[in-house]
Amino acid sequence: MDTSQTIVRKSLHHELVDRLQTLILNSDLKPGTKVPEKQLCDQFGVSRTPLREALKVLATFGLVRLEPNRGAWVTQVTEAEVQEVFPVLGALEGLSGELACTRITDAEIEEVRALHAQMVQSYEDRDLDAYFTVNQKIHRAILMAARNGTLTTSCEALSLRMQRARYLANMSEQRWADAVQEHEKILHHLAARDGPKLAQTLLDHMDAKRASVVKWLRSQDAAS
Amino acid sequence: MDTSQTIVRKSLHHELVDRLQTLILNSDLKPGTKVPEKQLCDQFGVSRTPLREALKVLATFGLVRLEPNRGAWVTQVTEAEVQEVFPVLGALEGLSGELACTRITDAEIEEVRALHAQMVQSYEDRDLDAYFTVNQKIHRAILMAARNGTLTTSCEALSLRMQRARYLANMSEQRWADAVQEHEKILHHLAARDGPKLAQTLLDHMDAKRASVVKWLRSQDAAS
DNA sequence: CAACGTAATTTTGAATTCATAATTAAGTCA
DNA sequence: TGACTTAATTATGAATTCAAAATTACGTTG
Repeated sequence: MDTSQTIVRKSLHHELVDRLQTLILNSDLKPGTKVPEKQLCDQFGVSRTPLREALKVLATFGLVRLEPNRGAWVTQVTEAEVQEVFPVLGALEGLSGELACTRITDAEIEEVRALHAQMVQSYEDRDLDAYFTVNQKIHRAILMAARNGTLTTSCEALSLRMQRARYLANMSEQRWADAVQEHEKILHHLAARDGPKLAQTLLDHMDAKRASVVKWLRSQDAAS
Repeated sequence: MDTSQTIVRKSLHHELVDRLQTLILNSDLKPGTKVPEKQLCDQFGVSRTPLREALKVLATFGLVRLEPNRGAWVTQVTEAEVQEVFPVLGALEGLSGELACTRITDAEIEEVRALHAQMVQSYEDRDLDAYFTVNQKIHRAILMAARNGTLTTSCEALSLRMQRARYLANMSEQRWADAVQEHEKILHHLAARDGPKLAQTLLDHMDAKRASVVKWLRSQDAAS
């Protein structure tokens, strides 16, 4: 069946899940604070019922924590969590690379190549925002090429948790240069359709990212 | 902080998530059928509000599908889903094996060894129910030894989706024998704390399971 | 004035109610 | 009879209401 024409009807609660997600990722709702249920209801012009449904869903994503009779609280990104999530994300991205190598089309490889060029340009321009946007697109493109919806969902759920807070925007000059180098290798192995090598590179890439984020988190803790 | 003393207060919606999960895993709610909202409310003695909250959560687990204005439907285990989920589960279990090798205590290895012996006994007794129960315990023990809560959550969410329907109870004599052999290897590598080999064995184990389940699903389709 | 206990207020969880959409049933006409 | 309308019924989604829990404010006493 062709689903391109089907009308996507979004339920209110689903819409709210998206909106709240955005608020949390943008730190409009600050980590460690209480989710202001009443205020959000007013803001979105909805009643508590659908909002609370959305909060229950967000709790399964780990973006909020529900305390019985005490409301919902925005979760914090802790070092422990980072140490946990990145290895899992590494394993999943590794798999995505492996699968992508067997399934990606030539046209898709060219798309990734184009994105990669954009990313390098953003790096040279020192445009961090653009860099992160394109960077995400590349990882996503590889994920799409893996043709595994479950893998996509799992990866994105975990990525979401790591996208909270703005620490991603904090990378040392050295780390940034290394990351670009790693991406060169990623593109190379993908173009060569070398699954095992791509998987290993993605895994290393994730571990380096983990180390970088942990370092930043610790410097933050020390500063506060 | 020691959390062993903290009182766990379970919210109604969380309790309902558990109950509904059980109903679906036991096929008390049949795949492809509509979730009888009203009936379940009567059965559990709750109103629609918390039940509907639970359904939204179950939808994120993929156990039900929400159709706007048409209610919740129990999802079916399709071959496509099995082909997707097992590779992801393989990658995650592989990681769990690798991590477990670095973190498991001698005492825990002995526990797994004991479980393994029980499992072999169940195999020899041809007690499928006991076999599956112990089998799950072994995988879970390795997962616990990995000391990664995120990994545990991710694995269990995916396992859940594969535990629907009773196809697990359908294994050829040959597959059963092979599975036991694979478990011998798993125990061996774990005891030797050989991470890479354990990871690979778990991955192969998952892939064999995938093939077995797919085969069974196809025979079911053919029969119907 | 600090610690405790009690009352008032607010917030939360869940039942109920209500508007709307979907489904079923009944009726109409070729 | 069978396809199409239209009306009646039912189910769904979301707002509202209500009881219970938690928090805050206040007063009391050592």
